[in-house]
Amino acid sequence: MAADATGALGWQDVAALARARLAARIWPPGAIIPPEAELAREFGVSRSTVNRALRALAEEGWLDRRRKAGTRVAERPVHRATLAIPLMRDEVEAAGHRYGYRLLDREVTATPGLLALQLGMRGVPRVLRLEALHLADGRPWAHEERWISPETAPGVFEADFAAQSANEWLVTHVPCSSVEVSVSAERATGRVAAMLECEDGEAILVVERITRQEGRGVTLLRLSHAPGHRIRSTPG
Amino acid sequence: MAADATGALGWQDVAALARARLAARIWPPGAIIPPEAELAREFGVSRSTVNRALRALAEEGWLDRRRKAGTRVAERPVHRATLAIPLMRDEVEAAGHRYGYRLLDREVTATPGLLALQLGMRGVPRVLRLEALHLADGRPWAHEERWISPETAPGVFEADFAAQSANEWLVTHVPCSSVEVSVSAERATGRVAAMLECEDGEAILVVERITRQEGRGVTLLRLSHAPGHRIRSTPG
DNA sequence: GCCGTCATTATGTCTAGACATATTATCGCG
DNA sequence: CGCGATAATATGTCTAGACATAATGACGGC
Repeated sequence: MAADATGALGWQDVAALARARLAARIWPPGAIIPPEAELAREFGVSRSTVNRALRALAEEGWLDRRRKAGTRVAERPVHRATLAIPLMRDEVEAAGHRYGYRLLDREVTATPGLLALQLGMRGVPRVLRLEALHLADGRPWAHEERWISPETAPGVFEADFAAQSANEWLVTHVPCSSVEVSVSAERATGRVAAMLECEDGEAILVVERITRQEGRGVTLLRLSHAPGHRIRSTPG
Repeated sequence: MAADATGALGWQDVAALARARLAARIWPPGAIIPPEAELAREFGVSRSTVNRALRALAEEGWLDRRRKAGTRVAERPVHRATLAIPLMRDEVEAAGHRYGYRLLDREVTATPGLLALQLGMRGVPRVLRLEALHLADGRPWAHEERWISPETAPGVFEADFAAQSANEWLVTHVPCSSVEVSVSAERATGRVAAMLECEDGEAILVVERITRQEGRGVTLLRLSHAPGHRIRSTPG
C-alpha cells in the first residue's frame, strides 16, 4: 500500500494513477486501455490489485468493462448524484430544529387500482392509508400521505401510528431493498396548503417514493414539503 | 459459483444468503454477525469470497464494518436513491421528443462574489455566463443559466455555444469528478416564465448543479424546467 | 461471399496464505 | 480504582495461481 514505506502500490494508488491518465486524456474517451495483466506488470502489482482498481473506476462510471472486449474509457462519464433518504426526524434535526409529528388520519381502505399497479400488488384487497404532518419547531415541514400494503408489512394494522411515524415503524419492522423516487413541483392547494399553512398556489416540492422488498411493493409515500424546501445530493 | 454444477458458492450467493438472514431478522439490526473466517467455514468458501460479499452489503448500507470491532447490522439501513445526470439531449430524446437548443445569451462578466464562493474559485476575475433554452418538439423544455470558470475549463471562451450546448461541450472537453445537485420548487416569474411560455406563478422545478474537478469548481448550472417536469431516480 | 465453428483473449471470480491495521479487551501497576 | 502498556482479534489488502465465461476474430466449408 501507499502507507507502506516499501513503495509498493495498493489498489487505491492504482485507481488514482488511472484517474490521472483519464483526466490528462492519456486514455481518451472511447479508447481501449491496456489489459489488466499489462498494467499489473507496469505498476508492479498483481492482477487482482489492478482488477480492484479498475472495477472501482467502472462503478464510478469512468470505464466500461466487458469480457474479452477489454476496458474502454466511457465516452461520456454518466454522472450520478446520490440522494440520501433519511428519516424525517433526522432530516429535521439535522437542519437544527425540534422534530414534531402529528397523525392526521388513519383508515383501512379498499386498494385503489392505480396503487395496486404501482406497488405490483395482486390479491391484496385492503391497504392502510395514513395522513400525517411533520413539524419543525412546531411549524409545518412536510405533509405526508402514505399507503402501506399489509402483505409485505405484516402487523401494520396493529401498529400505533399516532405515537410513531410510519417511516420509523417501517424501518424497524420491514426490511426493504429498493426505493424509487420521483420529484416534482406543484402548486399547493386546498387541504395540503392549509396543513402546510401556506398560501394557495405556492410552489411546493412533492416527493413520491415507492419502497419495495424483493420487488414487491411495501409502501407508497407522497410528501409535500413546505415552500422553500431544498433537496440536496450527498457529496461523494 | 452458483452457475457451476459443483455446488460451490460464489460471492453473489453468499451475499444473497446474508441478505436472506438480514430479511429474516436472523441477524437483527444492531447485532454483530459472525466473523468472516467463521462464515467462510460455514459456507465452504474462502474468506476472500465472504469478504467480497459482506463488502458489497456494506456498500449497500446493510452492514457496518469496522476492524476488530466486527460487522454489525445497521440499525436503520440508510436508503439511497441515485439520480442519473444525462445530457439534456438524451433526456429529451429518451422521453420520445425531438431535441432542440437555442442560445439566448452569452457574456463574459466579472466573477460574482457568490459564484466564486460556491465554485471555490480564487483569482479568477472573469467567467463565462450563458443563457440557453432546451426544446422538446419545439416546445420549451428547460431554461438554463450557467457560469463556467475558464480556469478549470480552458478554451471555454473560444467554444461556439450557439452550435453546441454547454453540457455537451464540457462533457467532451473537461473531465469532471463530482457533481452536487440541489432541487427546489419555485414560481415562474418574468423572463424565465416567458421563455418557458408558461403563466406567471406556475410551479416549476429548479435544479442547481455544481460540477467540480478535483474539488475545483468547473461550472454552476441553474435549470428551470417547464411545468409538470418530473425527476425520477434510476432503478437499482 | 456467407456463415458456422473454434481458438484466442480479457475480464470475472475463487483459493490459500500472508501481512497490515485498527480497535478492543486484558492485565498489571501505581 | 484508574490508567497505560500489551495482547488478541476482525477486517483490509496483496499475491500468485487457477479456472470460468463471454465475446471477438480467424478459419474453413459451402
